[in-house]
Amino acid sequence: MIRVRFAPSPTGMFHVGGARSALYNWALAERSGGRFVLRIEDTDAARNRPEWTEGIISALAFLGISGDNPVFEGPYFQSAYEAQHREAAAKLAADGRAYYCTCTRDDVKARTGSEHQGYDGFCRMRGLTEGAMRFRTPDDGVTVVQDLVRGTVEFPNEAMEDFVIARGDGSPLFVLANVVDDIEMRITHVVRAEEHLSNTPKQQQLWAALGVTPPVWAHVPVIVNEKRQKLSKRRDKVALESYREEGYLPEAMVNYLMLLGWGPGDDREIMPWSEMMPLFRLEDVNPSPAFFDEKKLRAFNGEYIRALPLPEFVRRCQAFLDPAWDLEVFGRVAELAQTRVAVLSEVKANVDFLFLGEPVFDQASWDKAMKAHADDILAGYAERLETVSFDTESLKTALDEVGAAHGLKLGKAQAPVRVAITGRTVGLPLFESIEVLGRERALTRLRAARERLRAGA
RNA sequence: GCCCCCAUCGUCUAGCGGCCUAGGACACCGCCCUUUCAAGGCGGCGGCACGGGUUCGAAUCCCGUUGGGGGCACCA
Repeated sequence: MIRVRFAPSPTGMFHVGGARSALYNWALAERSGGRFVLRIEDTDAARNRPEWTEGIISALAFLGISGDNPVFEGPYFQSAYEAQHREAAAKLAADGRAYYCTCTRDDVKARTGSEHQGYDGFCRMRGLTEGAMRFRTPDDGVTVVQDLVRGTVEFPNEAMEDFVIARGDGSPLFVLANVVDDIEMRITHVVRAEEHLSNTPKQQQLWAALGVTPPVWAHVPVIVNEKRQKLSKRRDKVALESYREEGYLPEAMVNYLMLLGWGPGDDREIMPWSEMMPLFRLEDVNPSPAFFDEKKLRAFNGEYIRALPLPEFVRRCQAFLDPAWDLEVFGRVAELAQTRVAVLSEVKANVDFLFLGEPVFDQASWDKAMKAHADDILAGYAERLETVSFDTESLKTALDEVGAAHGLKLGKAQAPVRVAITGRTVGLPLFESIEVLGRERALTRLRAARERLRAGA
């Protein structure tokens, strides 16, 4: 049975790069009837915070990765396995595969004359019984890593220093803990980002030294920014949570992320998880870095939003609207908003005029629309609004006639009315909006706009 | 400095020796539809980094160059 793992450390907001790695692991586990193990690598007490762990779990759940599916196993916490890590270190030392070392960085630097040399093996034969523990690496030959994405990768052992696996106080380091946990959890495939490729020969040596056949490796490309650098939480917008807050749908997020480095093979891109998952193969993952293109994500999100059944769209908008607003009223224009937004957070500005005492006036819109015949149009239309039958067609005809009286086509005539009613030059279809607003409120707004105009706003 | 990875339109990709005068998607530009804006329809722009091989034939295989990127902690 294939057992994969996703092993994030809770040191910050959950990252879209992590999300994609998680998804690839999830797809592999689910399609093969295997298991997806979530392991929180919380052994760096100084940088860990409990809310980051919460964030990881809720972000994964947002993507559909949770204990609701029997494929999911965990979460396990690395800190709970320290005894095993220490035991492994002790075994390596007992087997002569590791030794104690008391050299400081400066000692090494002084001896080798370079800070790029790496450790020189000074303590190998000293038979020390305390200090940091170093793994004894081979001096020649190569370590061959078989990688499902990259093929055969060879690392000269000469370039691999005797690396530290446990601190002076005996506490294990990541490189050891990670391997011991993977062995403990019977992981068969390690699927992670390319940034770990350089660590892989060391880990493979550890697996072998611990007497276990190494797993199948697969290093997926990193996700980069527009400058083609690895996405960084310091300079790039990488938190999955921020996309969630903007109103990106999980379906769109999952779909887009899966396509960053992988494709189903045909010309289809918009594809639900249920169809994508069985098609996913690590062998098909593109080895080159992919740019995270929010424009394309937006396009995908728009597609998914438009594909939502109306009641579902309304339900999902709820979290992005003012809780005081009447959902019933929103429901009457929801369909019109649905084709006009790419992310859910944009819905609010499209419909707020229905719920506010007076619209939020956008100054640029006002300046643009309230020119030439604006007052005439507002006055004329207000007069018609007193008596016109309050349906879309009649409302439209009335404005068309008022506009014609001043030599304006409907496209021009609607502008001042739109701004008076909604505060903006762009928005939902005008006559439907007026219809839902109601006669009295519409009239009030036209009058208010005329006064504002007179006041020279 | 050392080790490693990568290289098809601006971007994400299809292509895994002949089906390629290189296909799709996003973006961009035009046209149509149209009460604004979207959505939708139609069309357009645009690419195999470079140089050597191998082969009857290379985007596809090999080598090199160049250019990007990742990693080199008693962090994870």
